[in-house]
Amino acid sequence: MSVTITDVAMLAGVSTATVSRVLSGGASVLPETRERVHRAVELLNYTPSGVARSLRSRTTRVIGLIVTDITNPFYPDLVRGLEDAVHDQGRSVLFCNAAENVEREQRYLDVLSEQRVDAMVVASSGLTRRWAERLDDFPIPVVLVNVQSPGERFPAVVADNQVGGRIAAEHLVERGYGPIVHIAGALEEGETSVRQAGVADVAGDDLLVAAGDGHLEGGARAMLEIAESIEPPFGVVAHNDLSAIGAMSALHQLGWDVPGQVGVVGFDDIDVTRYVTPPLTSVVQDRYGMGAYAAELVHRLLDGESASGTHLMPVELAVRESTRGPA
Amino acid sequence: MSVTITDVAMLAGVSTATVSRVLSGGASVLPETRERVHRAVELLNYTPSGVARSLRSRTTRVIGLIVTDITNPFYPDLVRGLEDAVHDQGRSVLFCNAAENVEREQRYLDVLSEQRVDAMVVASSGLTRRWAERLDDFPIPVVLVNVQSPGERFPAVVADNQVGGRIAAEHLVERGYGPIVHIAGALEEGETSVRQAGVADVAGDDLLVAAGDGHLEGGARAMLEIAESIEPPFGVVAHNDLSAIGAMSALHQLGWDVPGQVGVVGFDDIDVTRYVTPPLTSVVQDRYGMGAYAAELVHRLLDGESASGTHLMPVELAVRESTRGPA
DNA sequence: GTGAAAGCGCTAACAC
DNA sequence: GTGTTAGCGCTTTCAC
Repeated sequence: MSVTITDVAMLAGVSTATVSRVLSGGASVLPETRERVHRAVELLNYTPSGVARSLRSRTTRVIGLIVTDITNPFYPDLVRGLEDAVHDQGRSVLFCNAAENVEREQRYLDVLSEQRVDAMVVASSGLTRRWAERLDDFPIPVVLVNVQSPGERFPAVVADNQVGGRIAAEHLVERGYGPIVHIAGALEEGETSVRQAGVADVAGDDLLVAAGDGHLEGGARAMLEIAESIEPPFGVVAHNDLSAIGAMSALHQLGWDVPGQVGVVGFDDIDVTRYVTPPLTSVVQDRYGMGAYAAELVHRLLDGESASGTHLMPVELAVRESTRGPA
Repeated sequence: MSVTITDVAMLAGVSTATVSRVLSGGASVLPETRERVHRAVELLNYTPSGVARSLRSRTTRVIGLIVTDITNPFYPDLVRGLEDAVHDQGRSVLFCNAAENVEREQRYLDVLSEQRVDAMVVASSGLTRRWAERLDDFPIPVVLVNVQSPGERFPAVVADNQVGGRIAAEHLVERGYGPIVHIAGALEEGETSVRQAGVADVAGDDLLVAAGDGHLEGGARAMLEIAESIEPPFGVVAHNDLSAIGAMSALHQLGWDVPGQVGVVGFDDIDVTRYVTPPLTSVVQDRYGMGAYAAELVHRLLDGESASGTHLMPVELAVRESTRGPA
């Protein structure tokens, strides 16, 4: 791309300043001149250099995005929502998989600083915790998604997990599943307690809790453990879908029928909820919307508006076979 | 970030050229000077501007990536593999979801041109087809992933679909499922015929083919259609997992037992294969490896080496319940 | 309405 | 081994 604004200016018989004016749209240029410039651009197949533009204008129109792991089924939708919105703003996304690797996190923060991105979106609780001070020092807006900021230092977009826990538990009670069991996620994940708090809002002191790990195995283990102190019918709210599916396999192993004796609700509504037997009722988060909203916050901050605090996104229940009601 | 190389140079009592030399590593600088510069960098918390560097050095160390849709379960692993490898090269990824929207494709190509990315990776057959001439005119390397280039104009990384079709069919024959049925994908997807060719290598003239659409519904429809001209036992190779799952539900509806009377093999090995009943045997592609290999090709091309032609990635079979053998 | 000129922050010759 | 200098390709005053 060695054709520059100077080439266009010469061909059009104007100055580079005029070419710049035409291409930036706003300024007042004679229609005739404008036309000549456009023709020259066309003829030379000129593409302005974003690099030079960025150097001069001190803004890149690029947003940095750091995600824990795009392979985690939670993120593709979120990334899509963010990306769609960011591009609608005429900006682009510089993408980084943090991989929960401290060294790489540091490198990525360096990269985004060097590239002079206009703002950063972080969807990695580990990074947010480990690098809070450094993020504080960033001279650009930082927005968190699916992460609570320690001390609410940064604007954050998260699902309303407490309401999620609540509607899950309420649904089980309504359907006639007696006491409620909660299978928690891994302890270090911040949201565990919030979801659990929502469940507790409904179940009160009757709540039985066992610690899973957010995966199939932990869910199964927690279910087997808790099975020693309870008899059907009862309802299970798991911290996420994988835990719920693990719990269902444990229940199957115990000979307790789902949904005949036990009702199970998961969280996140990942694809497989539709394919397991029985299909799993789950709390749905609007992942695409969360990404899009994060982009919206970035836009506001870049416009000089404020957007602090934690923004809760609504959740809803996708009701399926696993909570059809006791036989 | 208003601290520049000049500030560092002044504080260290050297010229900007020396600072540049120290930071670039290579050139010969007195250890003592080097130390002074490093201290100044530290003290001022200096981060060099990638923008200025790119303008001067005419290279951004950024790779553009265009993906059809990150929401398609095929892509996250591929993106992860690409991203890991690209970052290991000290480069970054500028990310675009093409969304099979012509207007957006054009905008993305403009964006990547303006941002002066060093190379482009395209994982979108639509874009590759629609913009082949424009891609041809790009003054930078273009690498295709999971897409065949029309006329092999661009280096491409694709799974060895023919071998995939072959091992799927062979497996069914070995397990004792008689004649083979193939449920094809949507016609415009280039790989359909290649996978089918592999199946045909084994089944020969006995092959029955019905057209699906790559989704659940099409798979089910195709299966019902073909059921009129065949009786169990037989084997089914579907164009992808969703088609296979659709076919299984049709078979269930027909009262034909899987795997007791019919064996079914899918393609892609998406997550849900493990959760459907019965778990689905599927042809596995190394998606992560495909992304990583694409990055490797980019690296080679940027090094001035050649890397033309279509690079076939090995496939293998993940054997599960759906092909346990006829009862 | 348009042009001249300065300069964004860096690197790469070229001197010494 | 280090400094000086000239741009990279734009945008943006400031004139006219």
